[in-house]
Amino acid sequence: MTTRRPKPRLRSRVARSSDKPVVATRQRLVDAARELLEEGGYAAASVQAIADRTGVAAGAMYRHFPSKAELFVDVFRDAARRDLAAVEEAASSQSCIARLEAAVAAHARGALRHRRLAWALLHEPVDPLVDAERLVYRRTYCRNMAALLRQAIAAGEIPDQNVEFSAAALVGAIAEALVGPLSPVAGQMTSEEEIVATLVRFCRRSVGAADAGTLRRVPAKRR
Amino acid sequence: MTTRRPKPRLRSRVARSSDKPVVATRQRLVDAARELLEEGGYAAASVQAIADRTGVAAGAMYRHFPSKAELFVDVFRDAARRDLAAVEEAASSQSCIARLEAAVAAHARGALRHRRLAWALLHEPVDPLVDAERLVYRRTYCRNMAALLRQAIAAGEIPDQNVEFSAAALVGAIAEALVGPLSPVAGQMTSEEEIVATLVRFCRRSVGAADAGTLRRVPAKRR
DNA sequence: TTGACTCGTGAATCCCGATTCACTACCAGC
DNA sequence: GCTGGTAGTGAATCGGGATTCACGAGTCAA
Repeated sequence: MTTRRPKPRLRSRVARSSDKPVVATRQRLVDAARELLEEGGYAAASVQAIADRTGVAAGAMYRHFPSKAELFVDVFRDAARRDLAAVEEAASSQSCIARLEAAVAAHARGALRHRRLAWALLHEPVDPLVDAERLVYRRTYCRNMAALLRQAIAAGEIPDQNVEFSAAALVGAIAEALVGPLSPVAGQMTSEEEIVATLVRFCRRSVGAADAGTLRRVPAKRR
Repeated sequence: MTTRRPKPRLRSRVARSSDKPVVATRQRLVDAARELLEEGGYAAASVQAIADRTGVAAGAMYRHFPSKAELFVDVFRDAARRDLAAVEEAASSQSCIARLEAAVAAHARGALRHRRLAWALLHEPVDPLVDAERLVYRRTYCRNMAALLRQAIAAGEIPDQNVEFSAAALVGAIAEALVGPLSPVAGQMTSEEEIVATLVRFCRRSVGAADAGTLRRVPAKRR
C-alpha cells in the first residue's frame, strides 16, 4: 500500500559495459508488439503474448511503459515515422504528379508487406491514448498528400480542387484497395508491381491528372 | 445444476391479443444496439447499455439471441440491407455513370447521417461472427459497384480497367472521405450537398469518366 | 562491502463485461 | 383453478486480460 515506484529519477546513466544487449528490452517489446499486431491485430497483442515473444515476464513491460496503451503509442509512432519517411524520400522527382505517384507507390509497397499492420495503423480502434497518436499520423499523411496536390495544382498539372478532401479520399482508397480485408486485389493480381501500378493509375485519375503515362496533357483550370 | 432452458420448442404461437407491442422487444434490442453503435461505437454497446436503453434487464437479451454477437449480426444485416436497398434504388438513371453517381451519392448521404454507424459497418472489428456478416455486406457493396463499372465500360463511358480494384478503392475513398475520424470534410464544407457533389466528382474522375457535368466526352478505350 | 538503483519474475489481484439461472409475472387453453 | 409456455428480472458467476507487488539478482559508485 505504501508508495511503490519511487519516482524513476533518471540519473546520467553511463552505458553498461557488459556485452549483453541491455538497451534492447524496451525496443524488443515494441518490436514484439508490432509483429503481433501484424500477425493478428490488436486482439492478438495481449501483454502476455508480447512479453512471451520478448522473452520476459508480463510484469517486465511495466518497467518500461506505464501501461499497455503507452507501449502501443510507441509502436504506432515508430511505424508511422518509418512509413512517412519512406514516402517523403520517394517524393523527390521532377513533376508534381510524378512526386505524388512516387509517394503513393512508396506507401503502397510498404502496406503490401505488413498488410495488417498498415490496417491497424489506419483503422483498428484501440485505447483513446493510441487513437490520439494514430490521429497524428493520419493528419500528417493527409497533410503531405494535400501539399503535393496543392503543388500540382499550382503547377497546372491537375485541375483545381478541394485538396483536403481529395487527400482524405486518396488515403481511404489506398488503404482499402491494399489492405482491406480480402481486398479483391489479392486473388486477381500477381505481382506487387502490377498492384502498385494499378493503384497509381487510379490515384492519378482521381485527382484529375492526365491518364496514361505521358499522353494527353490536361489544359489545367476547371474544377 | 439440472438442465435449465428446456429446449424452446417453438409452437405455432398465435399472436397475442393484448395491445402491448409484444413483438417489439427483439426489434427494440436491435434498434437500441444500432443507436449505441452510432453514438459510441462497439465499445459503448455493452449488453447492459443495450438492455437499459431497451428498457429491459440484461438477461432479457438472451431470450431473443443466443449471444451478444448474434444480436449484432442482426444489427449489421439490418443496416446493410437498408443501405444496399437505398443505393440500388438510386441506381436507375439513364447513362451508366449517372447510375454510378447516384449510387455513390445515395450511399454518401446515408453515411453522412450516422457516421459512426457507417464506419462500424465497414471497419470496426468485432466478433468473428459479426465480421463474417460484415464481409457479406462489403462483398455485395463492392460487387454492385463493380457491376456498375463494368456496364459503364461496356457502354464506352469510362476506359477499361480492373473493376474489382476500382470498386474497392472507391469504397475506401468514400468511407474515408465521409466517415474517417475527423475527415477533413467536417470543418471545411458546409452543406451535405456540397460534400456529396465533391465526392461524386472525385469518384467520376477516379474511374476515368469525363470531368465536369457534361463537358468533355472521353473517346473511350485506353487503360 | 554496502547501499542505491535498475531490470526482471510471476503469482495474486483487479476490473469489467458477458453469461447464467432460479425465480416472478403474465397469458392461454383445459 | 390448474398447467404449460413465454417474457423478463437481476444478482451471482465466469473468464480473460491488464495491472500490481513482494521478492530476487546484477551492477555501479562510494
